[in-house]
Amino acid sequence: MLDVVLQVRDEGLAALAAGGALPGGELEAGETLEASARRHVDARALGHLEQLETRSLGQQLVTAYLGLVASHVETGGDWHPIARLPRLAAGHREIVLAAQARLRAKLSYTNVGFALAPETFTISELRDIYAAALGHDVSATNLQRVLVRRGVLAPTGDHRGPGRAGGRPAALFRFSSREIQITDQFGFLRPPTL
Amino acid sequence: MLDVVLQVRDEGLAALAAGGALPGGELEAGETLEASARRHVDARALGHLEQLETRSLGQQLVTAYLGLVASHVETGGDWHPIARLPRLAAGHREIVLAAQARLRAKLSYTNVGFALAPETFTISELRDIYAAALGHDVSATNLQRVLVRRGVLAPTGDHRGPGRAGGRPAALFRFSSREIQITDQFGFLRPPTL
DNA sequence: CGAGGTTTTAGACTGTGGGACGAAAACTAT
DNA sequence: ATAGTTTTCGTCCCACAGTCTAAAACCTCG
Repeated sequence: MLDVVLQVRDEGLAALAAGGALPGGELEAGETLEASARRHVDARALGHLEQLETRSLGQQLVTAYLGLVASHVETGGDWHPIARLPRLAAGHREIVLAAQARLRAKLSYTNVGFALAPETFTISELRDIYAAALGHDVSATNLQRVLVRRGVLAPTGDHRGPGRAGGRPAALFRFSSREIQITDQFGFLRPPTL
Repeated sequence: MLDVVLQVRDEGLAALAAGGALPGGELEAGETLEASARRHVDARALGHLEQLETRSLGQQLVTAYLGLVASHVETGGDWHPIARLPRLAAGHREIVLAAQARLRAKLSYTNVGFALAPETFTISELRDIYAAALGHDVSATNLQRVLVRRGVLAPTGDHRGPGRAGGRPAALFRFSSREIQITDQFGFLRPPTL
């Protein structure tokens, strides 16, 4: 049982790892896989948890889980930007990269973003989170239009005063659901409209 | 270790199951997961194999694999259309449905189709395979246009004479690659073009 | 050999989703 | 007031996929 816990931090998307290994431990008797995954991390901080893959590392079978922590949550522990991971135990690096790939893919066809963002946020803040997780620039305009049209994002009605640099006050948004949902119709091969 | 083996047959998409249980068995010492998955089925017939998920069934952990068999391959065994599965052991039905969902999703953004189709085929034949796997009608025109533009399908140059009903001879196609590849750019949040 | 039926193929039209761009709005600081 | 910043709104445009229709190529039957 291993956990890959990801959070968007100042230095970009980062993973939790202490002593050159991902958090984890043995599965206890009668324990479900997901319960075990939660037991080995600070479960309160997790905004989302899902199974990644199972592989044989050395002599034992290891099931890896992907956990996401919202960017505003204060967390202790050793965070390492994914771009420059330290030396990790055998196989752990591949698992982290698989977790990153899974997150990047799901950001575009699900509402997983809710697990990376605070309860309410401005579009610019959300854009920064997406940009850090995806590793490339994201247009705030398009991000808002797409997510609102899909019903993933809803305005709260409130606004937040500008920072010290000035600028127009930004509208606050929230994710309409904090359960994971598929929001994209997968491009092609849709059922005929009838 | 359990295998969900799917094939498009006359009655539609069907799964292999004998005696109310999916094929499978214990993992042997020193054996990789994938090797074990192959050992429990007719590995020669498989056009594709990938890990599905791991869950605890009763007291033991079970890792399920999804295997695909091309529609023209002659196979023995107990095939059951997914639409009306018989009674299965606890949890097995959910695994079959997860396998079906995985296949349906991947058909639209990868080239997995190669694992369901023969070496060469007409667009109509491919459309029937996709329709059976997806569970709804598929437009042959769109299927051809999309897959050819993506480079997934390539014409062989040959044609196949019409059946007994007459009709224009159909051009033969093949999948340009028989390794699984992601062929869709996932709708939105693409990197900026620069 | 021609007429009608069948299947495949090709083309045009349309609608939608999303990328790019620019202008307007709302604020701060000088 | 003026300049600078950030957010927001609107427009243009392109690529992709769904729909429809017509043409092409073959069969069978009279």
